[in-house]
Amino acid sequence: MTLKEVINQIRQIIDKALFDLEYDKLEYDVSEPPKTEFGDLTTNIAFLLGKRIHKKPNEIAKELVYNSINLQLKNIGKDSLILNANAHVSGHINFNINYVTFNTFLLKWVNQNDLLKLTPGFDKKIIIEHTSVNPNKALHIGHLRNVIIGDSLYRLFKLTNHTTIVLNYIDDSGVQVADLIVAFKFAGFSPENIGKNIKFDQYCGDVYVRMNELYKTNLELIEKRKLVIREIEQGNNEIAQFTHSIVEKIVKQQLESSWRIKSRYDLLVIESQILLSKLWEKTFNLLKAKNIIYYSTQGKNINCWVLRDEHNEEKVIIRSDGTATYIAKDISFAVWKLNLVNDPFTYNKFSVQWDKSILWKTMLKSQNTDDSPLRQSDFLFMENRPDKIITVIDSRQERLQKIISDVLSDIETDINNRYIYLGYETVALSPKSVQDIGVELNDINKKIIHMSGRKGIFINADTILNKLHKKACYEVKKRNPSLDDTTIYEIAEGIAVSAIRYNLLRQDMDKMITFDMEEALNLEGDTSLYLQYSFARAMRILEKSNDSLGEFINEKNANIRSDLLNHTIERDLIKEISKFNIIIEESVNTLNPKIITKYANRISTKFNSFYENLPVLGAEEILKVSRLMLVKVFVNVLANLFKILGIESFSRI
RNA sequence: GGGCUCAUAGUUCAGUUUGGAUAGAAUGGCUGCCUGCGGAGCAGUUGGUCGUGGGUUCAAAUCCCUCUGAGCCCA
Repeated sequence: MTLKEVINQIRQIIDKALFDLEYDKLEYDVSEPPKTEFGDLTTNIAFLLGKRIHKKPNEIAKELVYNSINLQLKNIGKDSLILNANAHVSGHINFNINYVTFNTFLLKWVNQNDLLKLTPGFDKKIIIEHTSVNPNKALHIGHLRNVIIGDSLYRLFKLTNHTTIVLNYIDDSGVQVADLIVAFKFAGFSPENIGKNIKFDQYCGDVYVRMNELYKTNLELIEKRKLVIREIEQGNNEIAQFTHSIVEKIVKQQLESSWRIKSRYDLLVIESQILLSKLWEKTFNLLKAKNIIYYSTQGKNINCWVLRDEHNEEKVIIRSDGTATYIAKDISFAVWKLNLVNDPFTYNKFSVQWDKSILWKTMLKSQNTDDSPLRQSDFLFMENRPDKIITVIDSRQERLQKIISDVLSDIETDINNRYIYLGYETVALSPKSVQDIGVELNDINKKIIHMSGRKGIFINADTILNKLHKKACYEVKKRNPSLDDTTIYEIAEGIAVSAIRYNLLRQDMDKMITFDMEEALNLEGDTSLYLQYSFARAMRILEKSNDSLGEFINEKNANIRSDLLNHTIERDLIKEISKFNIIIEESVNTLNPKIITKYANRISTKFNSFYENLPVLGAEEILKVSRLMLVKVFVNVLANLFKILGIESFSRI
């Protein structure tokens, strides 16, 4: 009885009208008109038919309405979801909703806290990979965009009854980690005694910047880097073990930042173990058997294994010295995710996360011969083939991802539908924000400055969160002087985390974000706080309405009259609320959580208008109870949206 | 040189997938509204040749082509 069902009914009526008047079937649109005066829903059928049979649209509209649609509506009677239809002179056919019937969906939703249970039929296995930050530095604001997109998709799929597994790829054998290890082992930097006021991952990020300065003057260190990379790839030596301990320490701190913004994972995939696991050899054989790669016997890539990209250019997979390139590593990883080869890993517990779930990490089978109770049986990564694998990475990786999915589709045909690269544009900094972090600008006229871990141009995730937190603390205390410090602290943290999540999620993924600190600290207008504030207002009404409300509001209560909610403002709010399942489905189908932020803002705006203009507690008894029901449904819907967006709800804020 | 993305109000952005009615928000500026269910709010006002030029169409911010500007990837 939601808007979706109204649309379905309109489609049935139009289909029947086409049949009655002996027109062929065709695809048409049923959507909301731009102005409320045109009605609740509209269709473009007359234009499309007009084009096909060369007749004026408004004549066709009239014909459809007068010769079929009106007759059908009359037959359906007063229980119809549609009140009337009319042919506009423009050619649009507009429909009005019968709100007396329509509003009764509120009675069903009022006691349904988990509305997402009403979106069944999605029972698929989804793997989502996100974060995957080099473990040599702290998370910065650009990484957060990745984490938040990935985590919101996880929440969306999880809450709509999918089986989900979230991966975080730890590149512990790349150049960036090697740089850090060179710094500690050969350039005199110490991993100990770093001082109390700095997190270890942030400290390492600084060391990395200084290390890159040193390379410019000390060429010997570059040789050391080659040595370190070799040692890490071979494993089982002092440098590899040292690297392992440093990486683990940094990953734990990166995870703390992720957890702070209420993100979580199921499995850490460790790159060095992919290398040691022989997974690449299996993949290599698979590629050879399918003739996807070949051995180059001439030209600049002589003695290399190569493949051809979409421009028929050679890409080196195995160098002439026998080492694998990063493309090889990525293909192996993809092949493993797709379950195309036997799983070489077992899984150990890494830690328990804020939501009490276990975070696992890959282990080589040979490393895990003991009878530890943490063995693989608890984590069944490979039990079923995934229906979708979503990799969240920034758009600079697009070309590489294209090559990988081309290779994959050469292995199996339908893979492009299952292996999805979800690209997003990067986060850059405004010149002012760069000046604030104390970096000299070479070009004053640049409007944006790209972040660079190497050059030290970045704003750490925790820095922005701490600033937001501090501001929120002050404001909450000002408004709620009676609250104790612990509660204020928690609310402020909830405001800060939600603000950053909402801020990074609301913009289109293929648009670059220019991060500005001042703008990010703004908590007015289209922000998460607006939603949280609306939620708190609604909660206060429910609290004040008295305790018997729970039994007061139920479907059989004759004192509730949803048809009394007939003010324009109420209808507007109700109609918006009723789009809930349409929005969720669209978001799932398009892998686009942004839609949910827009929707949350729209229903909150409509609720606030309702709140300011129509009294609830001050209304006469029957109307009061009916409006209370509407408030309760609004709270239910918004709470569900919060769960997907990772926004915290408070009844006081 | 080859490829990809973006360009809408002073500013930050929706709307482009699937063409449809007077192009929407937020923010800034200006003006109202707290003895009332929380003013982090509500109501109003100001502000746009939808980057340029062409094409398709009854109809283009939306589809196609050209050019310009910003950014990215590859060589």
